[in-house]
This record gives sequence, structure tokens and C-alpha cells, in this order.
Amino acid sequence: MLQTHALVVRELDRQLSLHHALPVREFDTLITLFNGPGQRLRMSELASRVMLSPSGLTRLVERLERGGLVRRETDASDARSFYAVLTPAGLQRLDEARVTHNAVIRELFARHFNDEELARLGTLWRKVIGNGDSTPSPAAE
Amino acid sequence: MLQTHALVVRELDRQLSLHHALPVREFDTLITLFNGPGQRLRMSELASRVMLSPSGLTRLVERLERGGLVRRETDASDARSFYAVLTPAGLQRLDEARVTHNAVIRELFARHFNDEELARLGTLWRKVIGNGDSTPSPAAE
DNA sequence: AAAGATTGAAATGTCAATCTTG
DNA sequence: CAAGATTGACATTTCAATCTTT
Repeated sequence: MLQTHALVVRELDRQLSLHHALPVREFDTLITLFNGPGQRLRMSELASRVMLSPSGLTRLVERLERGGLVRRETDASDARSFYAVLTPAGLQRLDEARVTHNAVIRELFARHFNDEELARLGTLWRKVIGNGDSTPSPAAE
Repeated sequence: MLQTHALVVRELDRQLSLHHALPVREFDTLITLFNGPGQRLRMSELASRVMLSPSGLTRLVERLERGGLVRRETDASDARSFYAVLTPAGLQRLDEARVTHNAVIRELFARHFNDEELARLGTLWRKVIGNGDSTPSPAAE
């Protein structure tokens, strides 16, 4: 299982970096923002969703901001907090990269399974995510 | 799917590092060597099995060697090549760490499934790995 | 020249410490 | 003081260049 995971992520990163100069981590961050309310999320919330430490996310958002794909805004209700917001350029880049993303997933992964198997896999994975217990982990949804 | 795997790997790394000072990458390398013929593998072969670049593996083996868990030997038939060999100390450390490894996998993952589901997952994953497709179709552009 | 492996430089991520605000 | 976020120091990994052997 760990090997399967590593294989898919590696190839995804290779293709996204090659065709869109957008490593898989950055891609994941953009798509997470896209799914957030108003295409924005607090830094801390974003960090836990993309499984990065707070400092790791700060640095990643710095890079995205330099590339104009994301913008940081202050929170009117709490001056300690910042929002990361998807910019129009970020949205466009995400849409382009999604084509490659989907192609890789299909080619490397989905291709091996029929619809019933895919549905079953989805169900099984959700069981794991939905239940974070055992040890107090800092990052969970 | 990517999130599920990321979650498991993160927790595995946390627990192995905490209890055995053995990050998941090192653990993976030891167990791969353990499964090799004579508990040894060529550097290049080991690199591809643990999904590390050649240079990445060189440095990882350096660390393991410093810790006495692995030893490097020359190859009599080809002076360019080196073998990484599991030492007795490495085997013992691996055995200890396996307890933690199994506990985490069971708690975080296997616990959610019955035997039939686990068998099915194994089958599905192997389908993906079995295909060493390095360059998928350029459906992106 | 090609293959196996390593080294230097640079990118990315983490932990601990710090700064600001609640 | 606690919470959100950032910064500094450090660890790990990769790419490109290099060295040795085939």
C-alpha cells in the first residue's frame, strides 16, 4: 500500500511539475482553497487540510503568493489570523493542471479498476479518514 | 485516496521515530533489505525499491551505516557496484520496530476492514504496482 | 561511451523559539 | 498566558556534475 501511494504521488508530482511548473503539494493547496467557502481558508485550517505543519504552510503560501496564484488577506474579526485566497490566476492555473492530474490518475490508477471496484475503494478509504483516533494527532480533519 | 495514505504514513513516521528513532523511510529500507536474497541488495536496486533517487539512497545508507544497522560491501563481480547488507543490529532494530509498525497499521487502517476486504485491497493495490509504466500517455497536452 | 555510485548546491519541510493579538 | 502565524536553524531529498569501472 505504501508503495502504491508513493508511486502515484511521485508520478503526479513529476507530470504536474513538468507541464505546469506546479508541484503536487501546490496543486493540492490550490484545489483545497478552491473547495473552501469563497475560495479562501485560514492559514491554520489550510495547513491541517493539506497535511503540512504551520511553518511548512507559511512557506508554501509564500511561494504561491510570489507566483501570483494566491493572495493573503487579514481577518477583520481576528487580527492574529490570515486568509489565503485563490486569485483568478490561481484558478486558471488550477484548471489547466487538473487536466494533467486527471490524466495521470486515470492512466496510473483508475485504469486498473472497473466502476464497481472504484466505488468500493472509495468506500473503504473514507472509513479510514472519517475516524481519526488511537493517538492524539495534531493534523486531522 | 491520497489523503488516506498521507495520514497513515505520517502517523507511522511519528510513531516509529518516537519509539525507535527510526523514520519510516529507514524502516522501509531495512525491511526491503530483509526481504532481499541474503538480506542484501545492490544500491541501485534498493533505491528503486524504496522509491528514492540514487543520491537520496546514498545518503540514507550513510545514516544507517553510521547507526550500525547496515554495512556496505563491494561486489566481487563488478567493482562499480556496492551491496547494502543488513547487520545483526539492523535486524534486531527492525524486529523491534515491526511491533510498532504493525500496531499503527492495525489501529489506523486494518481495524476498519474485515479479512475479505483486506484481501481485496491487497489485490487491487498490486494491480497498480505491477504496471511499471514510467511515462503515461500525454493526454494532457 | 554507458552504468553504478557519490558529491555539491539548492529546494522543501520540521521543530523550537518568537512576535503579535485575544 | 493561549492562539495564530512566522522566522531561524537544521534535516532530508533531488538535480546536475563528477568519478570510477565496464
